[in-house]
Amino acid sequence: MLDLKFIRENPEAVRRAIQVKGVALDLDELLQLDREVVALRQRVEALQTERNANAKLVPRAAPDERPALIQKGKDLGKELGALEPELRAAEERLRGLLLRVPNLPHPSVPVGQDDSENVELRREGQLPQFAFAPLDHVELLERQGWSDPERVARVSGSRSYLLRGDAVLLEMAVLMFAMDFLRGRGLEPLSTTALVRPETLVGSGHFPGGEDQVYKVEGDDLMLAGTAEVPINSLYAGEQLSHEQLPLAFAGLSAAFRSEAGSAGRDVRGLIRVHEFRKVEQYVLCEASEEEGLKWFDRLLDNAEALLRALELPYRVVQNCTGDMGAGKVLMYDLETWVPSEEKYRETHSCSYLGDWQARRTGLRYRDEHGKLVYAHTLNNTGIATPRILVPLLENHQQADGTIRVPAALRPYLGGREVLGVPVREVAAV
RNA sequence: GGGGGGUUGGCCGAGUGGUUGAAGGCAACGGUCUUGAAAACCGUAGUGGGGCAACCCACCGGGGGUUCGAAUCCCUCACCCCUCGCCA
Repeated sequence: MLDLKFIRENPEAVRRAIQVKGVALDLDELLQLDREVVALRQRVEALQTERNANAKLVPRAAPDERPALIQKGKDLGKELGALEPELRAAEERLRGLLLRVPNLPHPSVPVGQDDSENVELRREGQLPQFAFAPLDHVELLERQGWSDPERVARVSGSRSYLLRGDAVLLEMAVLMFAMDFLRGRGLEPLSTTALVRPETLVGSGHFPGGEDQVYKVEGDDLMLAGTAEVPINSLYAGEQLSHEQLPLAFAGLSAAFRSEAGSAGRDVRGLIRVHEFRKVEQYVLCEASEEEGLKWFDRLLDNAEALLRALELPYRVVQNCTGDMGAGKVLMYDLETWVPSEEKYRETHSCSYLGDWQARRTGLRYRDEHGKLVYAHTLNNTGIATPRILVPLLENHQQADGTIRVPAALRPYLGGREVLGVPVREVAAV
């Protein structure tokens, strides 16, 4: 959400953001409605002033003057009773529009329609050179007896997954490693539920607009968040923090649920796109300056890159264009990790700087050093998301015999083991 | 799931229908005093909105109602605490 005053004073900048981000919103409708709300409010307030003044006269009036004053109060009340709902409805409509106003993209963001116009910034790491035909992760898992796609589909439907045996240890190792690693870089570990109230999703910016991506819980007014960003963003909702409390930086572990409505047929095989997964999310609440925000952006990005390097995975850094970055974002980079079987980089991390757009929705304020109450800035980036990360991890580190080499960084979490799995393939004599 | 008690300003905490936007305390800020600091004393001070301004409006967990007038009365929802039962 942007400051209404800012929108009034900078309509052209906002109009441009709406346009380059491809948001369906009529700014003139919003501005018109805003003027109507102001006018209505002034009428209501004038009536309220009169009513309040009148009510104060009653107890001091002589008994014979009271009936007239009370009658006047009744009349004013009636008039107000008619006007107030009108004002409330107009305000609600205005807020509805306001929630859809996108944040202004940073000047460095390339203008584009969709992900095809994202810009690759750099590539890191060496692509693996296999002296054999590499297997894809589905094949590897099945041969090792680490998955059971048929059965789990019977239990949980499509886009579900199941791991068994050492693959479970690997998944836990990856999560533990990410938590430890981020803690070492100054983030506070946090474990949270995915079950959240609907207003938290408005706060994060997923609503309005993303309703069909979210699972709702029958019988309770609760939903299942697709990322710990949602509950963490709302943790301090409505509070007035002191600037000494900032920054707040978390490594948040949670389950994540996504309905994946609209992606039918995409990535139906394997572990890339599932309805329920686990994720360590980096989330930061910092002071309200772009300098501070961008500093954290670099830090969160570097954390994620360092994690991928430690896992010995090749990846590239992509800057998302205006059309692919989401309404609330000022700046967004994706990390895409190499998936040998697809001969492609696939998104495993997403780093975002939101300015005060989220905090304004959530009511996340702090007193700055001058005692002024301001909205904080927020950022988020993936730490590690599993099972998706297992796809490049298994595929890049597979060996000729179908076993998996364990990157050194993970070995402490796997009892020192350097290899997982048993030989499941003939190794061709060279 | 049953019963009881709560939710007031940054924090603690008064306040059961009429100058209460809200006593008091703490914290904060400005000043006096002091070589400096502390203490003491004086003063300022909630959030949001409208207006050039004087000033006005809203907000005492959320929503609704009663009333000329509600922090105060009623309904409802959420959350917190205690307690009984159940349970990983």
